[in-house]
Amino acid sequence: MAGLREMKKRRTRDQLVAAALTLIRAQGFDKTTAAQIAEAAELSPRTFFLHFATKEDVLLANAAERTAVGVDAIAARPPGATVDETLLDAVRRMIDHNDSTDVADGLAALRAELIATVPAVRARVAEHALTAQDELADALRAGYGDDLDPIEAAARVGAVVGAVNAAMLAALRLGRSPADQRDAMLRAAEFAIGSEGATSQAR
Amino acid sequence: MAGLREMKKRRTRDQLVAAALTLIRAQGFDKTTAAQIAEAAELSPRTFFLHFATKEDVLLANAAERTAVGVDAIAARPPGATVDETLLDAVRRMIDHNDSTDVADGLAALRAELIATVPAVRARVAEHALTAQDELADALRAGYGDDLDPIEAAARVGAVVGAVNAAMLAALRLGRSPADQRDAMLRAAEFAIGSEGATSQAR
DNA sequence: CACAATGATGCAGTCAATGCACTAATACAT
DNA sequence: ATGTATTAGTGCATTGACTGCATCATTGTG
Repeated sequence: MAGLREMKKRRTRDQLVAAALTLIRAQGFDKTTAAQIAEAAELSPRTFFLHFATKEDVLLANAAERTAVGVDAIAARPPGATVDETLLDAVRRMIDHNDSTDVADGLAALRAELIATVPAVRARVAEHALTAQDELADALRAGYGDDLDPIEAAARVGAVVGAVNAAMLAALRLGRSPADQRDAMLRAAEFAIGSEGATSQAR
Repeated sequence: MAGLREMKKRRTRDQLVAAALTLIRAQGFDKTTAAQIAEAAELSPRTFFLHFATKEDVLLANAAERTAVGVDAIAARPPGATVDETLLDAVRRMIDHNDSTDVADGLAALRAELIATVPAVRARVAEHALTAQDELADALRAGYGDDLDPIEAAARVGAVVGAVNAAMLAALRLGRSPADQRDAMLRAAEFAIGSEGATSQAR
């Protein structure tokens, strides 16, 4: 599993991320070219796009893993859990994961700033949110099967993710601290899901 | 207001959109270059980017106007309306606007297909949704002022927009008819806002 | 009728992103 | 151990999105 090959690949990827963050922080996103990042990481320009599909993706280095955390949480739900409980738990775990990775090393702060200032980053992050939504909705349907209409599953997940992201961006724009941002995200999740809970009980 | 200059500008813009849709339908999005679109519209390549910031933006030709419809609906809310009523009304008007413009001329169908197949389109549309959310949230705060926490306003709008968009994409992927897609979007909006209503009443 | 504002255009240039061919290191099977 | 298949990294060439700048022509204005 953890072969030497994969270790090295992971290492070069980490080098690219580290070099990218340093350069972007120093020069800004637009002024930093993919070639520069590769050069700073002592790698070929071509190699950058071997690891990241777009220049913006370097800011989503841990995003796939984070989505997997949510999907796994849904798959490993306790037997009697309702959809609401499962979804809230999954979102909480994703927020925790974000805290222990991106927030911890400052990636989250940089990304947040760029979301507000660079349209391309904003677009790529928003797109990723959509993809994550799809995966979460699929996981929900896999777990609850016929009890859950596909469109309803998508709408529920969309509401939660939309609320959490919007709260995060709003808190950011208001200059709130990372802790307050996190709090805003958690409250938004509970708020969005709480409402679904009411609907769910009405069935 | 409706000067000759603006008329002509609007006209060239419409030509670009028409040419783009024809070409994209025939060749696909990736195979169609901005230069080709301009040429088909009998305009200079440079002119394309005078009207659209990105190639994807041609698919969002009426998006700014649609957002304005929502913002205006919020601004023109009846005196006693609750936040929920106002928001639901705004979203309904936006869905109606989409029906009478993009759905009517087939733009919506093409866009929906491209969202599912072209990452760049997906990204740009998602980004636009974020921007629209910001404007709607600002309008809400302008109308309700101190009664509405900025983060809560953003979260509410994010939940509704997220739910509606997710429902639309899910309905699309399931091959539902435009009418069914519209129905799914309306139900998602009511669902997402209905939950907020519960929260609102609990205050 | 000047004069300011602005839409369309041409030109040159930057840079993201991709396809292809190639090397070298690693994994794997006999 | 040795041959063989993968695959990460690289170089090269190319396409095409997008921008800055300078210019021309048309329209709005006093």
